[in-house]
Amino acid sequence: MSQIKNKKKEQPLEKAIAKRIRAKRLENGWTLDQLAKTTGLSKGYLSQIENNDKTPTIATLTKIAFGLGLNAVALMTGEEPRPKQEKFCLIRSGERQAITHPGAAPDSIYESFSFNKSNRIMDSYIVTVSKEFGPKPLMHEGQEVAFVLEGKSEFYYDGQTYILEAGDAMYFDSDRPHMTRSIGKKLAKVLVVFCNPIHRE
Amino acid sequence: MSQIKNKKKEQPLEKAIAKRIRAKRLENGWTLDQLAKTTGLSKGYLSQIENNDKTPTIATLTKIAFGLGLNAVALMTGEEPRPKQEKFCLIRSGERQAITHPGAAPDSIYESFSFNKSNRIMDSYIVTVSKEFGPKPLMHEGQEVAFVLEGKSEFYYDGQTYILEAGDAMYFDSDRPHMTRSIGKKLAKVLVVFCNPIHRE
DNA sequence: TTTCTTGTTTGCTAATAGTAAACATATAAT
DNA sequence: ATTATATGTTTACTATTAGCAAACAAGAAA
Repeated sequence: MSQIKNKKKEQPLEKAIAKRIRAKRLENGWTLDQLAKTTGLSKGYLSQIENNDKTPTIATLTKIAFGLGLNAVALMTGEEPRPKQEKFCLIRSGERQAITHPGAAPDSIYESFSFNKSNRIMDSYIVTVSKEFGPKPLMHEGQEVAFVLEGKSEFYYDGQTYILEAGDAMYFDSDRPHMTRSIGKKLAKVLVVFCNPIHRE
Repeated sequence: MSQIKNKKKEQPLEKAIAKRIRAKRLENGWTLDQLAKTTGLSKGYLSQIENNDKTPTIATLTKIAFGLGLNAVALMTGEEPRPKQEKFCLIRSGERQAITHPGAAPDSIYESFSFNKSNRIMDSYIVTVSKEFGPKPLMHEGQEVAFVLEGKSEFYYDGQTYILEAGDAMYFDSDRPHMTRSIGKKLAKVLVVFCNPIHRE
């Protein structure tokens, strides 16, 4: 043998890129030959890249991405552009849908706006807050804006409690324990807008 | 000359990466020698990379990133991790601040919640909607959730108009022309939550 | 059976990654 | 003033490998 066979690339980012290239090609239903044509690279070399035997230069990676209909950063980060979406969505006052919210207090009522817009990055609902805290605090990814529409409530956030009245607003990271309950005769209503930037739908 | 001098790299991503490496090094107040020590690469080579004379492999780029206290994707995308932020912010009903909103109708009132949370990805305010449309429609990046708190209003969005009442909610991309005005005796109030995922503060 | 399709592997040459050291310039020390 | 030090740039080089054409391998189709 005149040349020692190169080792597989071990580095995580290199491996991830290789994997993404193959995934995207297969998603397009393309053969290596077809990708070779769109990229101007050889079929054999593309096979080696996908199998992690070789790593392309950044310049070549850009060619591959372009040939796959992406930009290079998308291949590196695993994020890709999304198709064109509906621009506007209106939910009338009577069109809110009652939803169940796992982990919330059993008798609180969640009315979702259920915006019909799949590229949305925010969700929104109105909570009619029950008298008692739920079984345990909520905790999850994302950030929330909460606006008290009416009533008086107690809000628990990560070891602290706050008494809230209509017109008060909060902004918090949802990854700390939080829950709420109404105080007084009248149940409180809170408008919540939730955004999880990591979870791209 | 026994060897032709290599040309400067022309490819946009390569140039951007080179620029980011130097920017980050200078931001840290480091010399090339110091970066050479943290990366295990030669000073001369780092100079060539920063000056766009040479492009590192992905494996080497990962070393540089690590030496700069980043991950490789951050160097490629220009985004970097942000410091730990405040988790919770509460704005009382009376603490909203009147703000000016460029391009809006002159006598509409914007009350911002002014959440003191620099890693926030949403902004929120309450608009008291004027009787007349503004000089021209608004149009900008991002997405908005708008909830009508009270009153009756007309909303214009990209060639369409909608009559809105208390309890109605909208979700729309802000990059189409939009504006609103009150109808009837009483001025409408709208709670707006705005999110621009591209603009990372 | 032979031919075609698809992906993998081989052996190679040209290109260049990455180096040590020389060079260049500015600043500090003597 | 001269010399030493610090910092970044450039040069010439060697080892490595990017990327290729072509051969190989296996499965599917004719």
